Amino acid sequence: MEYNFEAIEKKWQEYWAEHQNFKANENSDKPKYYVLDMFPYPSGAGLHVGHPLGYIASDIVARYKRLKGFNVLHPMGYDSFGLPAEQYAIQTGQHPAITTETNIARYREQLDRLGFSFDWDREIRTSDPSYFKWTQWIFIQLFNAWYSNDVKKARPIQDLIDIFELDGNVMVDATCDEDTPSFTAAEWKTFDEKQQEDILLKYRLAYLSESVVNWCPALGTVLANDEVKDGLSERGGHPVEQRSMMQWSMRITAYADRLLTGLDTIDWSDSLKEIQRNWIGKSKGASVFFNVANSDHQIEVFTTRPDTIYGVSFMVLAPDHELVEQITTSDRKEAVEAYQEQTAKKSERERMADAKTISGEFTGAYVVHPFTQEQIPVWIGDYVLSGYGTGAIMAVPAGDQRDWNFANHFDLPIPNIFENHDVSEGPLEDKTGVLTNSDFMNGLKAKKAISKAIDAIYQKSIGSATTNFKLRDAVFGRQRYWGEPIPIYYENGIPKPIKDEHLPLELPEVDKYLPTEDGEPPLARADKWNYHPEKGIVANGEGFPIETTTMPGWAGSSWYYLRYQDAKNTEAFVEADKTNYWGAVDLYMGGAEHATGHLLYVRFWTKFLHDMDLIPVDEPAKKLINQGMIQGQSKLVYRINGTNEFVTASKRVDYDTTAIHVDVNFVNGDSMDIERFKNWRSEYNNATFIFEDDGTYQCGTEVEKMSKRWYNVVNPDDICASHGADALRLHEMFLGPIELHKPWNTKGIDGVSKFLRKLWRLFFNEAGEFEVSDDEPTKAEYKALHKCIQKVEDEFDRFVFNTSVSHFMICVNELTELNCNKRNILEQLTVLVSCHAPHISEELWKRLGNDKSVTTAVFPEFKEAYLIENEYTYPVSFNGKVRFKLTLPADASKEDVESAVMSNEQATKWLDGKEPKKVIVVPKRIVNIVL
RNA sequence: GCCCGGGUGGCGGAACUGGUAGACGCGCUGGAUUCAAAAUCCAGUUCUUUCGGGAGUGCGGGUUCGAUUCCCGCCCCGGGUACCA
Repeated sequence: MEYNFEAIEKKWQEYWAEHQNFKANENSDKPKYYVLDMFPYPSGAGLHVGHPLGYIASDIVARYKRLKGFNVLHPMGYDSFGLPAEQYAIQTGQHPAITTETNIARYREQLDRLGFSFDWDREIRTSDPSYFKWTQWIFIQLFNAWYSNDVKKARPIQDLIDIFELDGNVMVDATCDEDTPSFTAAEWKTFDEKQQEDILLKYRLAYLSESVVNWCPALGTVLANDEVKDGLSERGGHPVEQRSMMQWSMRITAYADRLLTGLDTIDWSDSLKEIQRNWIGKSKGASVFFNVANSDHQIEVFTTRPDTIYGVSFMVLAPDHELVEQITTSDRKEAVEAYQEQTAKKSERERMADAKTISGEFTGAYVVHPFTQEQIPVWIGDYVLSGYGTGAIMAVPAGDQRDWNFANHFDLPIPNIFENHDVSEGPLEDKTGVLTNSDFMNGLKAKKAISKAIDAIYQKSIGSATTNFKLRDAVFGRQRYWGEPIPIYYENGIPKPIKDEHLPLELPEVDKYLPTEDGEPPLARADKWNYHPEKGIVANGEGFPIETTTMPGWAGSSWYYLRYQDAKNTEAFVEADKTNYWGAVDLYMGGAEHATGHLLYVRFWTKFLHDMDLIPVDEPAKKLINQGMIQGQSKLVYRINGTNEFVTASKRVDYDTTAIHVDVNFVNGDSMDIERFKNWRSEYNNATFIFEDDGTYQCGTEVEKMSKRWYNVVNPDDICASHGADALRLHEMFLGPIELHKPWNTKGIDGVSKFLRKLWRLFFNEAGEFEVSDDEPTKAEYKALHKCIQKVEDEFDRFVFNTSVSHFMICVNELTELNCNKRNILEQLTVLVSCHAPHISEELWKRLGNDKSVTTAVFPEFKEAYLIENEYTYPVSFNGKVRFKLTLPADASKEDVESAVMSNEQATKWLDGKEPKKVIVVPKRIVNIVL
């Protein structure tokens, strides 16, 4: 009987669904193992062969861990709020929920064909009210919390109110807005509710504030920093501008330090940790206040090099710095305002484009240097950003390239502060310079001088050691329809959370999914979008208005891993017992493109929920693997310009041609099916061709992202139909290391198909009947198997999936060679292979007479004894080059080997009467003789 | 610019803590089987060679009996980030 993957795969997929083989439960005395994939956004395009790469790898791990006796949680769901469904709704009027539903059905169908061992009982969808009820609930917990820097934890807002009533906020060390005023307990008590709430808002972890945001006019919404790339929106590539708006934000900056130190406790790739470290951007230094001459104002600067303070020859403020207006002298006013206006008009993109143009304006003001008492001019310049540090710098042109350029351009002095350094050549930016002209720091290098400088600054009460972060608070509101409504209503302008019993706050019906004529978000179109604390949602006119922005795409994904642990709970986002059992994700599989978005936010929410004693873990995922992208191999034909004639790849240099993408499905290897091409589009019906000398038309190849646009999409359904899911799974793993980007290559799949057929044939006799023998396997058969077990087990434990396919192949080839049909051997082999190729394994397993699924089997035990050799062949080298080989008993001692080598004929020849200087014998490895 | 990765046959890629470089697969070449094709099987496949060998893991040095692996200096590719003070 031949291997019929079609029938086998269908049969076992149905069997698994029916028997619920992958259902996880918490009542187990086995150790737990949680394998999670980043859940997909169900787009209308469906899956291509690149998408399942990570799912296949994580499925191998899930299956392996089950065989190893773990209680495995391996769930799947959908990140189903998102822009495409909304855009489609705007165009067609169809509710995004319907589009989403259709797309999910298609995704599920495609996923099911690949034989994944997901526990579908725990499926979640972020757009499902039973799910986002808890996203909203967590938002309210964030709203009702503040961050104490004393205990380095989030705490309930009520604690803060208690402190305010007792002592005011003078003693409170919290992460809060910069403009928070200080007040005493007595003052607090005189504030009315609105004033008190305004202050509390400056402390809440989910807060509303007037802030500068990335506004994308084309998308009609604000974007988070990680959604903006080079001044353009990541999605769609539309221009983004800076705009000041009332916005909901998340105080992620409170967690900056813990997000940084937490990285040391988790097993994520170096590059990913590095990306997060850069994004958080911690820099240590000092903040220093400079008094403005003849005024009460002070300018605070942040510097990482306080040791260079004697090199300060001017100050630069960001053009939109709040002090600019107050310190500018009347004669400079006009020029300064013109400059401010000019920079404000520039979009972020424009500013970055001419980053090399130096511009600025003198304010007319001076500050007094705290050590030298010299008068230092104050400038404004757009190379200083208001969003970083204090928005003001002390310029040290001798020690900083940008300051040097600025000084050079405006002819400002460049005082030297380094020994043996010529400031006319450029600045000395590294920390190797020895200071001079720096009073108490003369003769010191940066490291010692910095701490001395900070001491001196502190002594003078003009500043202190400070740490600065690049990380900004995260914008948490979208002017869009298809997202979680923010569960806040406004009672007389005071934001208050919707009561728990009125959650979920579901999306209202609207007539259109566009913003209103007044530029309000689409939710403002709803007739029934007011809230009454007793009655819940009421019609407009009653109660209080509800917030009309919705949550950003990353809200639902910031805690979904917890929901899988208790997906159906209606009383809590997750039951304590269950999350205590499952804890953190043991293996998280997903793309590296989420490094500064999702993977930061999910760590943030995890730490917050941990602080609130709601979950036991402080980090969401212990181990993270970033699977690479499978790229498409686009195929190109070359049209001779101005004609309808196409020239084959090798001859195109002789003509003036334009490359045109052609559907990869018409191309086998590089040769194109001419007829299918002609029928593809009417314009090609009459195309003529210049062929290769062998009469074929060869296409060119370009590796690029798999996309409809390039006609290079390969659908997994097609591969399942032609080669089977097991072959597809094996092939994707065999393509190379999981982390690497690699181009898809359909041709190579023949190799793994061949392997599957060979494996199948091991179980069948020449007449084609299933036949295995109960005889005791031979030593050689055991050896072939145990070599494979040893390698594969080691690889699985290291999360390496490509070479294990090689080892399966080697094992099957050896057993075929040995004509092995021993039950004992084949049964264990079946279990080994079942992680990669579950369908064929299940079929063979059942044919071997097992009642239960192969997923309940036990991973074979590796026995070294089968691998021990009687003999070992030593390569013998002279001066590092292998000259001959010598076979000796495996248990030969070092001395035995040595004497055998020395008495060998070949060796005598090489030694030629000389005494060797040294003889090196590495047991079971090599012999090296040095002359 | 800075910070992370990485450079191995025609191709994807192996090589554990320094120990016979190129496993395994694709492709290619030759052969067997076949009326023929598919499928299958066998042999070969880093380069070079006067068939003894010689060279070889981006380039140049170093440590070592021995280096793809460790160290120093370059070059190139990929990713991240960027007036971040």
